[in-house]
Amino acid sequence: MPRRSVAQVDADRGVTLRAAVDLASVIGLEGLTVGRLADELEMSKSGLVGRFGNKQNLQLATLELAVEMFRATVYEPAIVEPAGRARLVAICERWIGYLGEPCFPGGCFLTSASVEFDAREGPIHDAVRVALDRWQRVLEAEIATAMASGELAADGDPADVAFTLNAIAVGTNCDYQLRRDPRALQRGRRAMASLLAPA
Amino acid sequence: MPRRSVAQVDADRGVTLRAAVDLASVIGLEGLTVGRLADELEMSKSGLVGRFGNKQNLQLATLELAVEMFRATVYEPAIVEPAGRARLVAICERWIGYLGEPCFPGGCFLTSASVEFDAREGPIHDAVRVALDRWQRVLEAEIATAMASGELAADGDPADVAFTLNAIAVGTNCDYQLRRDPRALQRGRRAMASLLAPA
DNA sequence: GGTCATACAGCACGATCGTTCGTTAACGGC
DNA sequence: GCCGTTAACGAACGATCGTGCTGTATGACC
Repeated sequence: MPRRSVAQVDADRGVTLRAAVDLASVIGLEGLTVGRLADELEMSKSGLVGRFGNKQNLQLATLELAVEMFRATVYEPAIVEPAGRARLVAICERWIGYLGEPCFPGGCFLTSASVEFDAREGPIHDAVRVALDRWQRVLEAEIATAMASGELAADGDPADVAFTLNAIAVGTNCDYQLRRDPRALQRGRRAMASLLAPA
Repeated sequence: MPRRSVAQVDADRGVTLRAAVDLASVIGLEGLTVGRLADELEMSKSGLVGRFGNKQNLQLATLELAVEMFRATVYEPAIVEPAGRARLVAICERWIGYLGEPCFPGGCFLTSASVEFDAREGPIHDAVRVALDRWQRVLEAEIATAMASGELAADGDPADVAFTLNAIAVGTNCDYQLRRDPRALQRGRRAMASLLAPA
């Protein structure tokens, strides 16, 4: 029996969280303040907080949306490719594209949140870790598949390759965000490609 | 005509900035507050700010110290090695060691500051960029020397190798800080080693 | 059409933010 | 020993922080 339909409330929540993601990607998930976001949305602080209970829940929901946006942008379109190297290459293409034109104004949200909360403890740190662990496992599984079918020149532990792949992405994000030089994207793409060179 | 000798004032400043670096490495350079740092140092807010003029100058001085600590830990001890691959290997050894046991409780300060300020503009962003540009040039120069004397299996643009080297370091930092798993350090070390494989 | 549930605004709370002020105390130069 | 300089303090400023509480208005349900 809400004042608005369930669909409308969900839509409002979505708009709210999109604004929260955009804001937090620039000033950080901790720098995100209730007052500023409420201003941005032209609503009152209490009305905004009422949607989530408290600030931490807002932060967690913001993080959740950012994770979903990453998944939908990078991973989702790549699963049409067959598992293994082809899918890996598609993921990396998407990944670099995402880094060059992120869904957020402030660069990869996950990277920012990871660095921001790596030295603190609490629910947000845990949520970041869970999300990144999941992503790491996805990469590992694809790499393992590609290795098993002999598609990769590289051998050894799939976790090693996943680690390096992720490092290249994080490094590319940092470099590109700081210098806004598209050569960072080219270098990231090349580094990923040489890591995934066919057998 | 200060109340204390110049040496004493410098020492105080050093103690202050060490505490600032430690604090900021955990809660971020922007999350660093005058009140909290003053509490940590058991002095008044006004006394603390008086040493630097305002908060931004304190942040800049904190960043400067962190950069100097990185330089002294990673680069300085490596220059006893001859320029080229030997020095590069020494730098990377030091670099991974620094990432595993940073001078700061919150992981690599430069990486944190870079991510924190990459989407904002202002003096701090600029200072971070200057510091990282300088480091990138140091790496490039060493790589170019090593390539010129045929010490590296890799060929191509030294800037590409410097980029990847830095990406591995940043990625290692993120992974290790988030998961506290020493395997991240091993993987980082191996990835750097394969990048710098001898000819 | 009356009743209920609820999303939101408005306001106030205590805390903390960065900054500024006047005062105090300690030091070097005369 | 006096004077000028200066670092540090305590207090206060307005602003903003996150969080409660209350009133109100609106849509859903009977």
